Amino acid sequence: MTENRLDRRRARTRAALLGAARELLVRRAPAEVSIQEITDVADVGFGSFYNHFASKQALFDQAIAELAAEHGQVLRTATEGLSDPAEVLSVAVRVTARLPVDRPTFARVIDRAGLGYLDAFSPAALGFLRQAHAVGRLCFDDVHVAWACAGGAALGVLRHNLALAGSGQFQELELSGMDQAGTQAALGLLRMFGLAEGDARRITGRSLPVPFG
Amino acid sequence: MTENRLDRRRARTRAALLGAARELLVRRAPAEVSIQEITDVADVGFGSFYNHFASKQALFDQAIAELAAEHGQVLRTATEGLSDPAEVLSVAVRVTARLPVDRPTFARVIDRAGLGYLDAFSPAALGFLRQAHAVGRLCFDDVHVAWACAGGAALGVLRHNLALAGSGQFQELELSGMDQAGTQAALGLLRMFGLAEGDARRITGRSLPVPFG
DNA sequence: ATTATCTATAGATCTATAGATAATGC
DNA sequence: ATTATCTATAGATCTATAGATAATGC
Repeated sequence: MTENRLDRRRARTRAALLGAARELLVRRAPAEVSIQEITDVADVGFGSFYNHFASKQALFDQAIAELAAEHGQVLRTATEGLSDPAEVLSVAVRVTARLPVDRPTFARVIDRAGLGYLDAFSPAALGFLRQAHAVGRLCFDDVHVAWACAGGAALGVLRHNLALAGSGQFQELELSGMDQAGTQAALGLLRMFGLAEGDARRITGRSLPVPFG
Repeated sequence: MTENRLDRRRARTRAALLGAARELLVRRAPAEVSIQEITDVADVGFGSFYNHFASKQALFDQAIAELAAEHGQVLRTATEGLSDPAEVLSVAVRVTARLPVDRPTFARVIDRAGLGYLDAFSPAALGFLRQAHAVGRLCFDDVHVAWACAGGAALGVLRHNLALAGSGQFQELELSGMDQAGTQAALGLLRMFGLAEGDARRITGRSLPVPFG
C-alpha cells in the first residue's frame, strides 16, 4: 500500500516522459515527434514508453491535461480573495494573456492544443459563470455560449501575444503590449457580459496581484 | 498561352487532390492520412501527387486556404448591401455560427484548422474593423486585439454549435439553438465594441438574408 | 515530341513486442 | 522472486522517385 522505491522509480520514468512531451510540444506538433525521440529526450529506454502509455496520443493528451491543471492553479492563486466575479474574470483573462512572458512554455503548448484546450476548463468555467449570473453580476443568455465566446477570445488574445513575443520587440515593450492586450480583452468581455463602461474600466484598471506585474 | 486540353486535365487532377484533402479533413487529422489514401480517394495515381504538391502539408494548407476563400465569399454575399458595420459584423458572426447546419463540411474543416484559420481572414477583417472604427461605429483600442477577440469568439461559437449538431437533437431544435448561439455571440460582440444595449439588440434581432434562414 | 499520369519499388522511417538486464522487495 | 527498464528487431508502414504508359500538341 505504502509507496516504495519501485513505485518512485516508476513515477520518475513517467514524469520524465510527460516532461519530454511538454518540452517537445513547445516547438513541434505531436505528429512530427516519434516515440523514439520522446524517450531520447526523457532519457529512458525506448520500451519503457509502453509501460506507461498505450500510444503517443495518450501521452500528449495527458501532458496537456496536466498543464491545464497547473494553469488552473495559477488562475485560482491569482484570483483568490476576490469577491467580485467581474474582477475574477478580468484577472483570469489578463493573467492568461501574460503567459507568453510569464510562462512561455505554457503559452506555446496551449496555443498548439487549440480550442480543445478549453474543454479542460469547462467544468470550472461553467460553474463560475453560472454563479456570476445567479448573483446578477454577469449577464448572458446561455452559459455554454458565454463560455465559448470568452474562452475563444482568451485563446485568441493569447495567440496574439505569442506573435507579439515572437516579433522581436524589447522585453519591456512586449510586456506592456501584452498587458494592454489582456486588459483590452478583459474590458471587452465585461462589456459583452453587460457591465457599464465605468464599472468595467474601474475593474480592469486595477493592478494584477504579484507576481503578475 | 491559351488553356488546352492538357492544362484542363492537369487542373482536374489537382482539383481531385484538393477535393480529397477537404473530404478527408472532415473526419481525420492530416497526420492520420497517408498520401496513398489521398490519391485513392482522389482516384488518381499515387505518383501524380508529386506533380502538384511537394508534401502532404502543402496540399492540406492549400485545401484550407481555398475553403477560407469560399467562406469569405459566403460572408461577402450575406453582407453585401449592408451599410452599417455593426450589422455586417452581426451577420458575419451569425452566418458563421450556422455553418454546422448550412455547410457541415466547412464547419468541421474550420474547427480542425483551429485558430490559425483566422489568419486567412486577417487582411479583410482588419480592414473592415479599421473602417468601422474610423467612422465611429465600433469602439476599441488596438485593432489586432479586437480581431483576436472577435475571431476567437466566432470560432468558439462555431465549435459549440458543432457539438450541438453532434448531440443528436432534432434538426429543427439544432437549427434554432445555433441561431440563438450565433445571435447571442453577435450581441455580445456588439456590446464588446461599445454599442448600446438597445442598438445591439435591434441589429442582432433582424432576420438573416436568405438562404441563411 | 511533349507532357501528365500511373505502376512499382527502394530506402527510410516508425510502432510494438520479445527477451535480456538491472533494480528492488521480502 | 518480482518488477521495471533497456536493447534489439520484426513487421508494417510511408515517402519519394525512377521508369513505363497513356494522352495530347503540333
